[in-house]
Amino acid sequence: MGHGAVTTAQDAAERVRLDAANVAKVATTLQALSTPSRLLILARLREGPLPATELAAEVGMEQSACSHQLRLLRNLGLVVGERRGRSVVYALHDHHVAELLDQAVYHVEHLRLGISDAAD
Amino acid sequence: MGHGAVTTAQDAAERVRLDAANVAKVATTLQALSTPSRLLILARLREGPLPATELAAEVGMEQSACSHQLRLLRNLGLVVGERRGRSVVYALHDHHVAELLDQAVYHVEHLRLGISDAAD
DNA sequence: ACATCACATGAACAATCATTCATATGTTCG
DNA sequence: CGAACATATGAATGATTGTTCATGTGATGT
Repeated sequence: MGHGAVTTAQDAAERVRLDAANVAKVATTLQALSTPSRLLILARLREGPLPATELAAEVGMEQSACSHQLRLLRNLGLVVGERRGRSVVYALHDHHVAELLDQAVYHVEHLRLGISDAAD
Repeated sequence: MGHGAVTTAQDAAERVRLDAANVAKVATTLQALSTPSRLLILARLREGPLPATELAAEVGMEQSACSHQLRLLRNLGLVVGERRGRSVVYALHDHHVAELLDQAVYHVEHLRLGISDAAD
């Protein structure tokens, strides 16, 4: 597909449709990127694999809270955890997760959004 | 920046950092893409502007529910609404929103995710 | 076996959210 | 003005979510 090594989402824009079957999957996955705690976890893992406890420390979360979120991310297939002695080393599942992160951050940062929010 | 007309997020990967100040903004914005209803709204608007009522009909939502979500998206700067007679025609704010959508959908579709979820 | 470290899990709770219902605001036409 | 249409808004509600606390499970070293 595409034209070379790196496939951008631009190529896909004309092919990937957001029909009713896909919406749920996309929504569920994007929800994993919609909270500061999980976003920090993923951002840290993007720089390289890390044992769970060190990860929790670096993102400033309690061990338990971090573990709960890691389970969520694992269930969604965004991260993987491999046992290494006593530790479980976590890492992003593949390059799609890394790129999804990059591109989300990039585009959000470039929106001239005023963010007034209000929840409801 | 970049190297030509289209700037990809790959270019930005090395520059845009996800520090503590950015996380909240990114999380809040991505949350707007994390629900089927809003995802459908944005996906429909991506194909072109549309009056609120027609929009609600096409995505299968009640008028009120759709209006509530449109307010949320408006507050976040993702969509804009312009009065045209009795109607208010909604549209995506700019191309960044469109690309954010495309790329999110593209990457999520290409994750070999099993989605078992479990919420908590 | 025991103590310790590393991580996972379950229950519980406060907070947030998406939707519905009813009603208000704004606009066009007769 | 008054009726009909188009959209927005507020209150209420059921559902979901992120975190904490307490405890469980697994691995290592002595």
